[in-house]
Amino acid sequence: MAARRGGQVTIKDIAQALGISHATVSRALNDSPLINAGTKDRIRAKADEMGYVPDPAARVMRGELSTIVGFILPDVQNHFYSATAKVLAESVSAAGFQLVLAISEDDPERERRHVEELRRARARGIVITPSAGLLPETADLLRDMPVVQLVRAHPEVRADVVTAEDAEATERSTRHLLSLGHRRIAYVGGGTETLSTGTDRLAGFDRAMASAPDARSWRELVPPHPENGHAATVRLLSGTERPTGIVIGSSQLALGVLRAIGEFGLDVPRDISIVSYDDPDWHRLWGPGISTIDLPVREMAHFAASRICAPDGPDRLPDGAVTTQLPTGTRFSFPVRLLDRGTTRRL
Amino acid sequence: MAARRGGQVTIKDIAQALGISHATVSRALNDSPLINAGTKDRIRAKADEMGYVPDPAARVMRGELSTIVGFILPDVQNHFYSATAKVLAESVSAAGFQLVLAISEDDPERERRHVEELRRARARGIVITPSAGLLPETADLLRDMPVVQLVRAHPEVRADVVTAEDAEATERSTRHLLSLGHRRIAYVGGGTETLSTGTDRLAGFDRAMASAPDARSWRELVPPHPENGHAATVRLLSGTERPTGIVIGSSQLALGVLRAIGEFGLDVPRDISIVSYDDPDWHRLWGPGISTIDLPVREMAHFAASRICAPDGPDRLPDGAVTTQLPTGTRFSFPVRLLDRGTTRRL
DNA sequence: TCCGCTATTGCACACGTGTGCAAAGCGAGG
DNA sequence: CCTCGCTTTGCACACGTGTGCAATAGCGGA
Repeated sequence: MAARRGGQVTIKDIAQALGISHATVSRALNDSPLINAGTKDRIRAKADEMGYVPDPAARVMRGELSTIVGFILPDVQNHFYSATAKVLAESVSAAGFQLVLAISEDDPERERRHVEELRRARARGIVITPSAGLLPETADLLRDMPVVQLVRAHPEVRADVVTAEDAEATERSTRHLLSLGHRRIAYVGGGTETLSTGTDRLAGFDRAMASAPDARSWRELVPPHPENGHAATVRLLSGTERPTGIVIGSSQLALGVLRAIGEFGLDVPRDISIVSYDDPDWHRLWGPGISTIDLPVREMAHFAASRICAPDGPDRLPDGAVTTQLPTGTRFSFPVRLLDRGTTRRL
Repeated sequence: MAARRGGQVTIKDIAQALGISHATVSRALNDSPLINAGTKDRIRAKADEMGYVPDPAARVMRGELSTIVGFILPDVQNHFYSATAKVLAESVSAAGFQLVLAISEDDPERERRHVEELRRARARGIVITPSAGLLPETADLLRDMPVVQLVRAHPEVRADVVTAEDAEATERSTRHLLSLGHRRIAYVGGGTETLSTGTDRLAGFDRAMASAPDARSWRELVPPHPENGHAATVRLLSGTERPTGIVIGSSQLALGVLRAIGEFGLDVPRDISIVSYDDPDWHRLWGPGISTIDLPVREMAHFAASRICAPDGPDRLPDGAVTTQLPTGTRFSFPVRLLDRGTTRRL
């Protein structure tokens, strides 16, 4: 009854109520074999009755990891990340932990600060989508804590990677356009060389285009923001020869691409076919819907969370997932689906 | 050099390096008047040199508030909340704290658990968008911690409210449609009676409609999800008499509304004018853009954050903001703008 | 009855920080 | 020289939890 810490009951309160030492209570609650079974039951009953919950801060002081899990991401506005954040928050919360939202905006300095603070708070783990310019010091800080890289993989970070079959995704999109008779195809997406997303998605596009020597290709490598998609598309459509199909590397870019196409008085899919990436709600608004690559966001996020929150649990990988051993860790690659809706057309 | 806690330097390390007691170091770093100025400087210099940073867990143990700030929200996918989360995370981080993302999905039980856990972690404060069914126990738990209600206000929660001029917003949208000659206007939005968003937005619509006795009105009160917007619009368009204008209470609903209108073979704005709420990126994609109510999301979120992170700082309210004294706290209401783009048409 | 062994419990400390109280140093006034 | 007062520092504890070690009790065997 006489609780202090903001109304919270401590093991000392339980000990006092039972006339025993707090050490015995601690051991009983941690199921130590040293404690008599009867005593154990009595203590547990009392603890339940008094509504005891251990103080996380005290646990941390003892050297345990805290109950927070960090999620370092470039941008919550991006559909993929907000969808991921949702599932992560859910999974992490179900495990009794809390998710800290740390936005880097792809700024290495900010990213470093977030990692430092999470480390200082003795975070249980970090799910990070590393920035292209990730600092060497940041990689060092990450070295001795549980880390999962999400979507992107940075070569200097020694940690497992959870990602989608990026290369196969864009290859499939591109081959689909080729099979529909398109021979002038552009790629609009991230192309940063240090990050896997950019390189892989571009590689998939290139691989598909290499199979069609008679086809012409364009590459617009820009960071994922609607304005960049707009500008890239304006460049593409201002040329003498225009692409008839566009493979897009991020739904953020798709917004700008579509707006630019509209501004040129062109129609999708009559004049131009497009295939987007990821599947935000608005994709289904656009007439019969926007053809896109569907990522298993839920599965990926859930998997990443379980690697942090329940590292000893079984790894539930979906069918078709590919695991690769990299020098820096294991890479878990999740299968993607091509959703062919209303924005592709046979030429 | 001989640091223990995960490579972190403690005041004891500094004390040992200087041959003094850790108490003196503690006092010096906290600028206690008890410490000699010269000693203070020497200690501070050494602390900087050794890269000392206080351990948050130890501070919490002493009874201080932790460095985490909670954000309890129904859904991160919703544009308004992801935009808010972005600014909150930014502001909170700038103050040296961390933002915990706690998703309630408007489930009172989940909401209670989040509040309990944040309380146990001795969170510095909570920004909450309360659910309609918020439990009385949850209100009790919130009583003795710094809380700001965002957007919605729950009558049982005793805390300040940061919101938009919801009533004026829908009133303005509706009057705009009326001024364009519309006389059959529907409202599609949340209508839950315990929450301010629902009641206020609906009240604004009603107030405007009351000024035009010759006009007919419909009300579809549904929770903010695309599917609900779709279903509501199907109901509206299936009647013998159809509305020519729709005032929408959430951009989530707008997605469904637009899809349904398309399915009925109708055109916006030729057959139906609509005004949405909030302004996600995709609003600008739809042809000339979707007419909508623009909320000062950044300002609102920043204001809410500063009330938690810097309670003694000056309150920077924008021009046109209204502060009202409620029995449960102060209500800060932010002005909105009507962005008339391409989805309204004169009849 | 005494010894040795086991089962069970308590004492005391550690973790890092902050603070009440005592103590030590020093100068000034009587 | 003694004492009072002020400045400055250190000792020791608290916060809540967990654990090494000592201590106690119980029990069987000789």
